[in-house]
Parts: sequence; structure tokens; C-alpha cells
Amino acid sequence: MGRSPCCEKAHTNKGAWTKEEDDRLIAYIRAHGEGCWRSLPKAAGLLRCGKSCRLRWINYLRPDLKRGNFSEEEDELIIKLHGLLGNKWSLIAGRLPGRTDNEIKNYWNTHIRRKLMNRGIDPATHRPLGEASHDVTTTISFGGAKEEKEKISNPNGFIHKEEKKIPVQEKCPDLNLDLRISPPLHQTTQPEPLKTGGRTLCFICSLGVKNSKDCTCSIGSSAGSSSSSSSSGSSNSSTGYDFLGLNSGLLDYRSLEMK
DNA sequence: AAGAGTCGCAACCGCACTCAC
DNA sequence: AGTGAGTGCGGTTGCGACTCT
Repeated sequence: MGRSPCCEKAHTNKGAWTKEEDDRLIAYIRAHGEGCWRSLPKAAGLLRCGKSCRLRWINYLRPDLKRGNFSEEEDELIIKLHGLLGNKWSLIAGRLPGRTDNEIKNYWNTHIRRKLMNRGIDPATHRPLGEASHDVTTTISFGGAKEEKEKISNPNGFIHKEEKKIPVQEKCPDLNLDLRISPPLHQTTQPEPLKTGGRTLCFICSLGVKNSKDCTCSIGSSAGSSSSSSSSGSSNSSTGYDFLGLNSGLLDYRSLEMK
């Protein structure tokens, strides 16, 4: 159908932001809040594209951003999450307070990739370099949703916004973007569901999906309980849900098995 | 000292998704 | 149901800073 450009390119500044532009943007958002990025530049007196304003705010000006070096713990968490989620930088960023998807993406490409290579691990597959990927694993395919539909029965689709993005068609068959969650090497049977305090976390819930009809546990599902059940059983104060159980220690990322 | 090469990060681009109409 | 505006996301690029020769 064709898309209209997000802004009038002829009359917009590009490139690095000046201090004055930053100040204008901060002042405007403080006064009016985020949102309506298309009209924001005009309203704020900025000769910038709305998308550019949004990016600048989210990646640089937001007051809750944690600037500075990544800690060793953050490094490891990023590696683990990347192993589970792939290049879903926004999801990964959601688990690292004060970090942005762009920052993590850059950090991955410049530091962690090299770090993994030095460890002899392929950063794309999280497997030892040169190892063929043909052992027993549970596959979450971001490329072949048809196959996955059968593995994880999902007749109605996930409710969680991010999960709805799991592609429905394989766009590039030559490119294997499969993510694999594997049992520990010594395990040959299906991994036990995650447990904490006598409660069991199903796979769907472990991925942070709220209120999924596919939930087979009692924590994240609303199919058989009210929405308050998820928040009451979690420790994430902002979202009411503990993605991957990392906050609660339910699933310690240090113990996530990566193959 | 200076030019070449490399690195790291901010910003841009284009596609995909959601939602209102 | 179709369309378009608004927004979000991931990949890529540009450029300044730094290192090497």
C-alpha cells in the first residue's frame, strides 16, 4: 500500500543532536509526557523527525538510563538471554533495568561477540565453534512457526504482545535462526518444569507470557484464574510478572543451560 | 608527528505491527 | 474488511576517538 514518510525530510536536521535540541526535547517531554512522536518535533520547536526524537529520548535522554560500563553479571545475563531469545534486543533490554535495546545491541556486537569467540563459542548459536547442531534439543523456531504450532499447541495465539510477533512464515529458509533450549547434557529426557516454593512454572510462563491459554501451570495462566494470580505469584514490581523467573530467583540465569 | 587502520557508539533506515476509523 | 497513521524494532551506517605504524 505504500507508506507516507514519517516526516518532512527536507526540513529536518540529521546527525548528532546538539545540547539545545536535547534540552528542548527533555523540557517538552517533562511538560507533556511521552507519546505522539510525529507531532512532537513541531510542538517542541525541533527540526527533527519524530522517530529521531523518540530514539534520542529512549536511548539517551531518558532519566532512568544507567550509563556506563556493563558489569560482569550483566554480560552473563545478556549472553544467557540472547541464547534464549536471539536478537530480540528489546526483550533482552526489558530484563536489564536502565539499559536500552540499542545499547545492548551495540554492546553485543562490539564486546560480547568477541568474548564468546574467545571462549570458542559461536555467538550466533551459543555452541562450541564448529560443532554441528544435531543433538537432542527442544527447538523454539522463530523461522518455522508451522512446525512450532504443533510442538506448542497454540490455537488462539499468545496474548503477550511480544509473543504475538513470533513469525508465521519462514522468510529465509537458508538462514537458520532457530533457538534451542536444551536440557543439561546429562539429561536425556524432557526437562523438569521449573519449580519454586512448590509451584511449577510451565514453558510458556517461563518466557514471560501472561495469561496465555497455553499456560499449563497455575502461575501465569488466566484461563482458570483471575489476572491477579500472576502478579501475586511474582516478584516483579513494575510489571507484576517475573520474566524467566529471574527476579525471584525462580530461574537463576546463572544456571540456565546453554548449548 | 602524521597518516592509516580499527573500534565503539549514536543515529538512521526501512519493515512490521497495532489500532482507530 | 480495508486503509493509513503512529509506533516499535532490528539491521546498518557514519563518524569521532583511539591505536598502530
